[in-house]
Amino acid sequence: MATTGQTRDRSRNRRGEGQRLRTEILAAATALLDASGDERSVTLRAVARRAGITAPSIYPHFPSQPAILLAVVRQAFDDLADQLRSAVDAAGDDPLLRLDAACRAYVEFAGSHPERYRTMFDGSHHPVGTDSDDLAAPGAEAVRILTAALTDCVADGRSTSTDPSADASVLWVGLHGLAHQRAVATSYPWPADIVHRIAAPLSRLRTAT
Amino acid sequence: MATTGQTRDRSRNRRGEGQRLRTEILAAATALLDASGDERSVTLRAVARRAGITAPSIYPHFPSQPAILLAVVRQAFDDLADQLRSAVDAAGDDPLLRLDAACRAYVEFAGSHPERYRTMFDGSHHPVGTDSDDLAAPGAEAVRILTAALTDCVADGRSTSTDPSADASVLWVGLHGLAHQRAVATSYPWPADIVHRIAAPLSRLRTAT
DNA sequence: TGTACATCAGTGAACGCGCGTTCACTGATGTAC
DNA sequence: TGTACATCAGTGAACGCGCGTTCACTGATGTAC
Repeated sequence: MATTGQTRDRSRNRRGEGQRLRTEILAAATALLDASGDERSVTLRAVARRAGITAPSIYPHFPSQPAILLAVVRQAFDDLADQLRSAVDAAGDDPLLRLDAACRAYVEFAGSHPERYRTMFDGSHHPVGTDSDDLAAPGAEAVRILTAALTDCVADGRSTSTDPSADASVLWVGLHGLAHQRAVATSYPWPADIVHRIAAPLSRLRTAT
Repeated sequence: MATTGQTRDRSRNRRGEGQRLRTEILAAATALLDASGDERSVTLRAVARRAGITAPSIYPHFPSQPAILLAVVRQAFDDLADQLRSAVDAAGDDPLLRLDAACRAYVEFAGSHPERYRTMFDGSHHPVGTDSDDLAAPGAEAVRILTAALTDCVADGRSTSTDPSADASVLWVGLHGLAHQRAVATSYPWPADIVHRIAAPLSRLRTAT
């Protein structure tokens, strides 16, 4: 598989459907990032080659090269939040299981998309946003989900936390440490219960070991 | 301050002292990384400009451009280990204080040299080593220091850990999460006792809150 | 139904740039005699 | 002590490359009449 190769012969979109190309460009950029393992190879020209178009065709959809990577990162943050929500919802009613599911899903996201995770959190792609909503970190949604799950554990008497909001941030720090290291060194032989080993003490679970 | 500017007029080294230039190149590369906040600006030509030499003069000292960054990272790992050892030694005899000093020093290293820390752990600069010593992660020395400090805490009855070696790895994961996030978002308003909040539960301290 | 035309998706050639690396060289300095 | 010479630190010009971005364009397709 040539990493720079053109994926397929496209036929041009029909009139009015030009916006489809934006999606294809984003998919090409994401695929390139995942495949190359290096943000530097996501050049405007490489993305165009991957998407099967010429370089200037990108400009109606993205104002510049960094804007492409920024859009990839934004979408990855949305995907991460979606996966956390799905995992929590699928875990049933037990607050402990819901929290555990969120933690596992977080780390698994990084394991499944290591290059994306690295790029999300490498600090070069924070939205340059003009409004104050951007004061919140881009990963804030994940922390919000963890906070909700931990709060439920406290209400259920499963966690001794007296400040679930602060403790959820601390829990996130621990998960991020593991997730990032997993994204960087994908073959490191962690013990099977590593997520629990980190999450249990940081969540102040009564059952913790 | 122009980030690309030449630092000073050098006078050439005397015969037999050509090796000094290697140190200057390394210092220039490190300064460039710290100042630019972006590994990408540490180009061979930029390093040469910063060091006040011409680009080809680098080749007697480094075989290629990536080799420069690799050397920067190696040195940074050595510096990190040195700072941890100094902090532990300066903390006195109380095992708890020694462990606390190691944890704080770790996070402070990342706070003081955020770009270096990011680059050390971004996964692109792992030594390509040919011998099996490199099976150990480059940050292994830091984990070793934490393990020793935690083991002493256990011996002193301050930690309930039954597997200090495994728990030190988990502790490192937590510290790394915080350190990395600090390196990425240097202005995030963490609470003052954030290191303790992470380190205490992961170290299984008896006095933990 | 037929046709002229505006619109739209995308092309192809070109630009200037900084990069990593190569090569042949220069000129100061220490050393052998 | 003087001088020829080897060695060494570093230079300067040049190369080919891929990059981001610009510009004028083409040709298919839908729409107005």
